[in-house]
Amino acid sequence: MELKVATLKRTHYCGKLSIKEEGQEVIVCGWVQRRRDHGGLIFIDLRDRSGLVQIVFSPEAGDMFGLAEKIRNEYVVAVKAKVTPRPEGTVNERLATGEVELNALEIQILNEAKTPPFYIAENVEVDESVRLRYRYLDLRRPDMQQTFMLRHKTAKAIRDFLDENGFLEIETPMLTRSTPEGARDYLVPSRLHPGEFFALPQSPQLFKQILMVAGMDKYFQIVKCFRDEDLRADRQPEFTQLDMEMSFVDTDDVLNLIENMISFIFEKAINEKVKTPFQRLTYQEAMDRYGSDKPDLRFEMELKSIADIAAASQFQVFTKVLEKGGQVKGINAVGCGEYSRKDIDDLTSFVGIYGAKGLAWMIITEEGVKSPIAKFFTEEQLNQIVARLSGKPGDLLLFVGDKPQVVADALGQLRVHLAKKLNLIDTNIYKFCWVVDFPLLEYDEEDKRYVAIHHPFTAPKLEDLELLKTDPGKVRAQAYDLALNGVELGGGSIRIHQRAIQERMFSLLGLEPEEAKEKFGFLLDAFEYGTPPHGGIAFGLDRMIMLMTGLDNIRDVIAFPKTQSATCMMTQAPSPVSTRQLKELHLKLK
RNA sequence: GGAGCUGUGGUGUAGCGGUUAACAUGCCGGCCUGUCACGCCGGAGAUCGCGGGUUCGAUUCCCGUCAGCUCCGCCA
Repeated sequence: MELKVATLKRTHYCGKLSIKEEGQEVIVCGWVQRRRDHGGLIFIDLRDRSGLVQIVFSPEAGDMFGLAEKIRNEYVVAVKAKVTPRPEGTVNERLATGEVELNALEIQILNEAKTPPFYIAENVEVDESVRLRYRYLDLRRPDMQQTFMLRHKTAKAIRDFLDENGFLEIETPMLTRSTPEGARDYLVPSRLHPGEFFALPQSPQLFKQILMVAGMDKYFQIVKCFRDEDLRADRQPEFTQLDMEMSFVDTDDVLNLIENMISFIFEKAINEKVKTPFQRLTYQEAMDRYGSDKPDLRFEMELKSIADIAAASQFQVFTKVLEKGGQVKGINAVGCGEYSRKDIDDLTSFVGIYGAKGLAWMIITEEGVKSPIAKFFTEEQLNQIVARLSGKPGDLLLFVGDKPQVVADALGQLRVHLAKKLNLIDTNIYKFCWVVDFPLLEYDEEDKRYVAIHHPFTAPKLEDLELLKTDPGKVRAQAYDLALNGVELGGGSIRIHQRAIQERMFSLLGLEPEEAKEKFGFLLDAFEYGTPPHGGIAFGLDRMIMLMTGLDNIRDVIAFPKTQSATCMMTQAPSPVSTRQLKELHLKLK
């Protein structure tokens, strides 16, 4: 075996060479994209993260020509060469460096490479499990490299902006205590404390609040968070958050700052001018009009209630739902009057996913409404319904009657589903919106208690404070979410900063004072030593990058993501450990 | 915990109750001095994810299982 030593030191990146370097001797290093061997003349496209450049070897080169003949894809080479303009008629306009080529003077093969399992190029169609197993090759592909350059730029823009605005980046522990509420924790057994465990943070929530008590005033952190829950296209067990907290602020202060930050980031990272201020919707309005607390505002198709009309009809499915406190709402699938029975059946099974027991429909024709349920409505009622949904001949009206949550989910999702199918979405625009005035609490039927919608540290709206005693479900929170194109980008709140109110919140959530003290005593204690009013927000950085790149899953913007079953295809983690390790950790497996 | 989709040379696909399992690309060898998805000629490469069943015969049909993906539940 020979030891390969690079004696050629890189002077230029491949993709940066141009006619400006004409006549210069340069040294480039990189991976062989492709070799085109014409027998008497060999071309090699050399790639590094900046791009490609063509290198020419002619037979006069002697030994070096022999070396060039041995070269295969993905070999790592260093080449000393002279930058020359390409001969007339051989300029490649599709290549950034296509005006020039490198005439090789010396080549060193720094490493050979096995034939990769897939071709290293943009838009290669390969099964994702193969890509993940050979992630180092996948990441070598130019589109992946672009993504991570953009990700870097974004993180830098965030740091630049927040630094400019007086924020300090402060690290919080990765080994911390398990929190009783919320997602499942990833646990880390303690060797020094038998039977005890650390938890990886689901978010640095409590630490950042305590940093406010500590007088840090403005904090941020780009930080990994962990949640041991099932995965989705936009959810990984280990993900990156932009976490922020500020003292002496109210909701408007936070929202204004974030709007400025977002426009700064989008401008720097993708040169996108974002319009501010962002539209603001109350939670109630978002649910009523879009059936979602993260509405996609790139298209209309709003949900309309027809409860008043349905209540007076003979259609018992709807009247019964309404008697039980449910809703009846509909959307207008404009121009879908031609849908077949099968098309509508497909839509029906689609809403079934979200718990809707059926999907009522009406097709508007020149002659009137065509629908299996038309007979339960008077002519007048049908006209009212059509008017309510701004229906025109050729439109298809779709209705769901059910519990409010089911109606919102089913129609909210159907709305997006149809918009994609009908191409109603302009994928080149970024539609941000704030959703505010979330309810503070939600009644959990299973546990027979209230649970916090955001988290237990969120402050109630002052004007709803009295309701905490009488009707907790009605209390609104000083909480806000930022939605972008139908995706939840981030969320935050003004926090509780007084011990008494925090204790009352815990007791509302069914936490015994003893338990509250045990789990959150350090926070309650801290609150007694001069805690400023404060609030903050956290963003999913991976999701933000996903939306900026226009990708449709979060794995493509994470260097080493997990599969849906939360494993790593490259390292084969998780894996069993030795009995010795287990013993040290005082663990016994069943 | 549940539903759906996918699984065939390295990669991407085709196929069919009985085939020598097809095509493209990649790979290997030969030829080739202006290509850039180079071209031409030749060659190697697949226990059709795994297990079971039905059948004279299964890559094909059925059941189970595993893996990947999408979704529901879950994700303060």
